[in-house]
Amino acid sequence: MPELPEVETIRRDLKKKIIGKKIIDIRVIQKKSIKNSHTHFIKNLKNNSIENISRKGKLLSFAIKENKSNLLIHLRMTGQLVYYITEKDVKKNTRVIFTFNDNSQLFFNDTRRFGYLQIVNEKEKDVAFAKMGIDILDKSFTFEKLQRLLKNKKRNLKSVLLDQKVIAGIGNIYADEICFDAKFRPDKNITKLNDKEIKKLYNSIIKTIKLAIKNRGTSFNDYVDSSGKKGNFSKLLKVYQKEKDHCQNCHKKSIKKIKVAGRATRYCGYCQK
DNA sequence: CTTCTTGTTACTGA
DNA sequence: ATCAGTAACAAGAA
Repeated sequence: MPELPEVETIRRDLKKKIIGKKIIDIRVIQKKSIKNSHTHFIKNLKNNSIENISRKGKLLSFAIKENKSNLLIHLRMTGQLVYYITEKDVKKNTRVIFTFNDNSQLFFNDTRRFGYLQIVNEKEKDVAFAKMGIDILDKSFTFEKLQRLLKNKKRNLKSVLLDQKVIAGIGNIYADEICFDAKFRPDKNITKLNDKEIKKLYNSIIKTIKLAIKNRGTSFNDYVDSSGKKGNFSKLLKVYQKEKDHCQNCHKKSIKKIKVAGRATRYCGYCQK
């Protein structure tokens, strides 16, 4: 599932590949994947070029140079953005294809069709970004900021980590990995966290997300980068999908699987308090 | 066949 | 106002 590290990997790679290129053709294979009318979508993109790619949380925004509009892309669960130097055939899960002036192509693939593409103006893009809480890679995401965000909240840790309106970018995989690294139970009530523990949580969030980016994300089912390659963080997972394994930290207990915040959740009952 | 998987939103009830 | 829980969406794997 694409979370912050996966979306950031795609953003960084795609910037090197498509910035400045002119979109000469757009093929919408699955209408449902586009949030605009077909005409509006094509009109804003055809014969225009991509000036920049930005991201907040799991949402990508491609800035269109000529008309200052933005193409928002959310991959949700199974979305992929795969770039090819030469023209390729449509695959079963291909929903949209962009062709550039050098005949290279960008495929938006999405098996389960939850992801979307949407043309918005600058103001609408700002609103979409503002709706989300702070991005983990934002300079102003400091320990003090996290302290303020957790203040007066009476919720369990995992539901806060997953809440995009509080912190943007964490999904089910990294929520469990962060809790394991910080040695907190995912269902721990955050009102019980003191300053020292919030600092520990902060360090685990930064450490886990940065290490995952360095390893180009996690591929469990569908995620691939813009070259179609899998991420290497899958090998470094300690709890996600490890419920049959022994804990890599204590080597005493096996990883438990429970449900927290409506999601499958894995943790070590011995290490995490 | 059923159950499980997950990002996000909508809704209900406490 | 807050928070927990559930359904919905969709398609495939087990």
